[in-house]
Amino acid sequence: MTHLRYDPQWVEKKWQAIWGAVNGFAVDAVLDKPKYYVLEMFPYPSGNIHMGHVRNYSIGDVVARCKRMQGFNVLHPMGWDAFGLPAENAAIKHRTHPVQWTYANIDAMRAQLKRLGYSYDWAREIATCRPEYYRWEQVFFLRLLQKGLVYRKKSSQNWCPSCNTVLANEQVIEGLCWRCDSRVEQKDLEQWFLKITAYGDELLNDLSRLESGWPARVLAMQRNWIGKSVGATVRFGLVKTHAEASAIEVFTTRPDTLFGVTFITLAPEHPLVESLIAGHAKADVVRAFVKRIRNMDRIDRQSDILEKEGVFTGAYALHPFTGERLPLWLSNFVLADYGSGAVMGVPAHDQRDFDFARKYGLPVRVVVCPRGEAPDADTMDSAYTGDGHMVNSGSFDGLRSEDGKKAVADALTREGKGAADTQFRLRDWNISRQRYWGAPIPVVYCETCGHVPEKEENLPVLLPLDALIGADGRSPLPDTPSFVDCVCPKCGAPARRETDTMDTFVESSWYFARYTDARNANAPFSRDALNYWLPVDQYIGGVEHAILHLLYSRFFTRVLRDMGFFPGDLSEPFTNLLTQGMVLKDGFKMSKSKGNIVDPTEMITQYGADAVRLFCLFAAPPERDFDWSAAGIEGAFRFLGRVWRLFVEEHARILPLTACCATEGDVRDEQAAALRRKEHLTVKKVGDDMGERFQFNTAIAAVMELVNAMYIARDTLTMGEADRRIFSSAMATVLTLLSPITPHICEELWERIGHSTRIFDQTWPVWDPSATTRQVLTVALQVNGKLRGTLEAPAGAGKDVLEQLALADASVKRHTEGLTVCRVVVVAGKLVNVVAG
RNA sequence: GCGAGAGUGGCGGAACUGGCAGACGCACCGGACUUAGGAUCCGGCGCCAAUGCGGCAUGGGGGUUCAACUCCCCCCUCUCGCACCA
Repeated sequence: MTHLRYDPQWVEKKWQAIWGAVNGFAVDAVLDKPKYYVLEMFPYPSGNIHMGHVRNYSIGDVVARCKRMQGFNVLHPMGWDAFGLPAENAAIKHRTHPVQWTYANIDAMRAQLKRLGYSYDWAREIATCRPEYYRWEQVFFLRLLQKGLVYRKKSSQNWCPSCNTVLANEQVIEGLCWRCDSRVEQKDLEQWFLKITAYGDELLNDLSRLESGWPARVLAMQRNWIGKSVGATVRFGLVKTHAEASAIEVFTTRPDTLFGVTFITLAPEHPLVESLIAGHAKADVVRAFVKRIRNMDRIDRQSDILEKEGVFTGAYALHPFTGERLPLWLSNFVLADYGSGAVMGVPAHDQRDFDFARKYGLPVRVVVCPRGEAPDADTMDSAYTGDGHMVNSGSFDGLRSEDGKKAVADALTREGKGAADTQFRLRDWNISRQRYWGAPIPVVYCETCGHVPEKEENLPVLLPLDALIGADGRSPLPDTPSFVDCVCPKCGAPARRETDTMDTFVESSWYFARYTDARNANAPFSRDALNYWLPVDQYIGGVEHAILHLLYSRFFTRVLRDMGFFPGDLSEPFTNLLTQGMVLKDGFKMSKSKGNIVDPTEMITQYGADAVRLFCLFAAPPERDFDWSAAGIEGAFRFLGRVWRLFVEEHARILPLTACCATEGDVRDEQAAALRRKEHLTVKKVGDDMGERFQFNTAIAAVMELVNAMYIARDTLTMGEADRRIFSSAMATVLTLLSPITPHICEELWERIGHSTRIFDQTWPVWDPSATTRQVLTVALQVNGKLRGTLEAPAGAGKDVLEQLALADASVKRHTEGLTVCRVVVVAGKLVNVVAG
């Protein structure tokens, strides 16, 4: 027999060739079995697979292979999130074209994935930069435009000076660009927006339906991001007559504190500022303040240590109920882009307002009392922000906060001075990017007709591949006449094509649906395929996408549903979400600058893909970070060698059996019974851990235990025909259970055992409870809850018998000496606790 | 500050519904086989005490219970996310 030593290079090359020759992991075309759609977040084709990818895809592959063996028709696809800025940067750096760089990277990374033996249906591979893909996105865009869910708006936008493009709010992390960490600037631009806020309520409310399948952390982050606040809008009439407005609006979550308002504060950017200060003696002071605050760095301005400061405008507003004059201030802690950009100052019941009032000597008025005692406005040293009952609030006195909120809002509505209202933190999604390497936005600009949608039959609007990116990194599209020059779809006059491209997050918002029918040339997907495959049963990826990608995908799913592309009952794209932890090295995230990168390819070359996969899954539970260690991968490799050796050394006695096929009749002695018992218990544990709980580390540990038991059994069994059946069954079980994790070695040994089928096509073994029962059980003996010994007792022994045996035990006797036994707790088959005092 | 999660041997981690804490692996120590071993196999391995008995241990403190890593209350530490959102 060849290859007595475990040589992963040889084994893996052999099996990858076999799988590759026939697209060995194609999905069953007949859609009659129950389906299971497992998806890993597709990679950006940067050129290299890193260890984080390996962990992500290894988890997905185990789930895919395991579910397939358990009888599901499994969809397990892979593709490339191929548009994006790195391609442009690389093109400039290497004097190539993004399209060449991208496709070369895809080829390289696909080869790396194939070396890892993942069971993807490669016939469904997609790359979002292909016209066959993005043309459907352009169709969606036009339909969204029709529905009024896309619109153009000029406003202050996040601008990354390094990427030369705008960014969505979600893409600004602590004031920095999500990609390149440059400081984000503000720039007034007219851009295309997707109306994600129209789905704010639904996106928020439906999170509760994901509670059983998504990590609480991700749900919390999404809730936080959407940021719904319920309260009321209040209109304060302006004292002076101003040309632009007669009232100023504020939003509050605490209408019950309306009578505690002692001032109004506006953001420096508030549009009414100039008209409010017109004619005011100190108008210049106010203008200087506005200028200073507006020029502050965005990060500094949002810093939590920033001192609250403000300036009085000289103008007053009127309280809607009392008619009291309230001074109008500007301050640096009011955000222009939330609510109406103005807040009512209630110092007694809001800490910021309190700090502000104390600093500038503004009055403090208590209007909500915690049970019984009223805080003293003069001596209180912080705001009382809790609930209570209303005081000093006219006819509302005595109402509890909850009722007060509603009563005040109702009164505002009655008197036309406001209404109950809801605010979201979520902003509409700016999808315009001033970049080249993205999907063109299918709109043209006509002098007479304005912005006109391209006709659907003219799609795709192709991204020109002959455009060259200049050294300055700016998009070449505006300077590419073949792209820009076109005719107006409406009037036929010469027109200019939109040169902004779409945010690449648009592509990743619907790719999971394209996989269901990836080669469809007539439609983005067929209804039958969607009905069968969606939603994704298990989605796996990094937590860094908790807001951006997952929120956009949830939004897109609803939009496509409401436009009739998706089934009407489909709202959530991903039923279950697993966010895997990071792979660290020496306690830190792997990075070029730290120089602590472990290259998967090197590890595969040294230990084989099976060992790399095994270690990634064994080192820690999937959600947790784990530290890559040289010793750890050695250990994984050693275990596979141990399995290999067990097979090779016992080869002559191993029969071509399948898992769990030895029977009760094959059991000759206790050694054989023990091995068979271990085998079936392992099948039970691995099935639960791998298929239900996704605890691969404990599943692997269980298989290791079975292998250890087999090493003992081969010396204790007499290895007659019956024993061989027991032993061979256990061997088949080891290989079958391990095959989703380390498929190459398992296929090889399966074949060497004498099977002509693939282990990939084996059905998951079924454990037999009767094989796991024991005649004699070990029972723990406790005295007052402390372990004092163990006892071998017949399995059927009753409580009385166990109690008698326990009390007769020498160790128990010793520890109860001089004490009175007052109670004996017996847990059948497990433990006896003698309570004595 | 708000939200989520974590805290168990030298290390990664087990213990799923309260029932023998430390499975499995790494590291380490000892032995076997060897010209050799960084291969392989066997054994040991929480801490204190040690001949045995035993005592102490799951971040700290309380509580419930016959029994607590697990449930309840208080506190500490760490990680991640959000953060002047009115």
